[in-house]
Amino acid sequence: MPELPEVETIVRSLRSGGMTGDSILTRQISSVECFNSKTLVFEGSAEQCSELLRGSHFLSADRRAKYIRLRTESHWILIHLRMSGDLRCEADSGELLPHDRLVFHFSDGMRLVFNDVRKFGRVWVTDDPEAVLAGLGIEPLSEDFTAEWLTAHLAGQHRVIKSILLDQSLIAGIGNIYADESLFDAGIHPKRPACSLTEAECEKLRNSIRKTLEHAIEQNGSSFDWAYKGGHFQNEFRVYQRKGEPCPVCGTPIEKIVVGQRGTHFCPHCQK
DNA sequence: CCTGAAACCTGTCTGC
DNA sequence: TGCAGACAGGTTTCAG
Repeated sequence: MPELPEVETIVRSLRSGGMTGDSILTRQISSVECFNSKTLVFEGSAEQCSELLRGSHFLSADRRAKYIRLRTESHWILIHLRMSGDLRCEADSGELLPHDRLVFHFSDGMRLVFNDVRKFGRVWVTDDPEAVLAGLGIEPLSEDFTAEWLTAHLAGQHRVIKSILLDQSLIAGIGNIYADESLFDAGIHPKRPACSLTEAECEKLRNSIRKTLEHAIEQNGSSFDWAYKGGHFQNEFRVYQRKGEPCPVCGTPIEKIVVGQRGTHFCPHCQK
């Protein structure tokens, strides 16, 4: 599922083209079509949105947490892929695919398509992106995310560490896969109360989170089942979706439990 | 205030 | 084989 590494990979391909399609930068929007009313978040109708953006160009593409940010001369398009969203830039000819929810048509015969099987994804068109992004926590790959920062922010937290890692208002961008993989790498049990982590464990966890995310980005993120194509990190999962398989470190069978309503994989020997 | 659980969705897997 | 039900997952919203 799209988490920080997958979103980063998609943003990079939107920006520079390659692998999954062409660059969207400098292309001019000629119209916008929306096929699912809940997908577009905009003060007005889809037709008004299309009219508003007609003639605008995509000037930049970047990422904040799991959000994709596209800037035009006058507005921001914010996209959250949630569970099953995907984007592709392609020639604006031929049939659309099942589950295509929203299309930006370009004046040069290309199009940017938002596909989303489960309809959880959202596309915001706004002139005030901070209203959507307010409340997001620190970027785990930023310079500010230090061992000291993590130690200080876990201090008063009585919730279990796995839930903390998934809390976007604290650390923004980690999802279920990378929470499990990071905790395994750090040797920390997912149900440990966050405030019980020692300073040394906080530093280890901080390093494991960065290492795991950076490695996943190098692999273009994770792909599995029918969701999200092009990544390779799923071949390097050490605990995620490996219930019953031997721990790559000690050989103990990986266990799966539920923590904060989320499936959670860990090694009962390596993660105390 | 904080925590937990339901709701939102639909394709796929599991069990009877 | 067929079908009902469980499950997955990120976030918001509601309940306790």
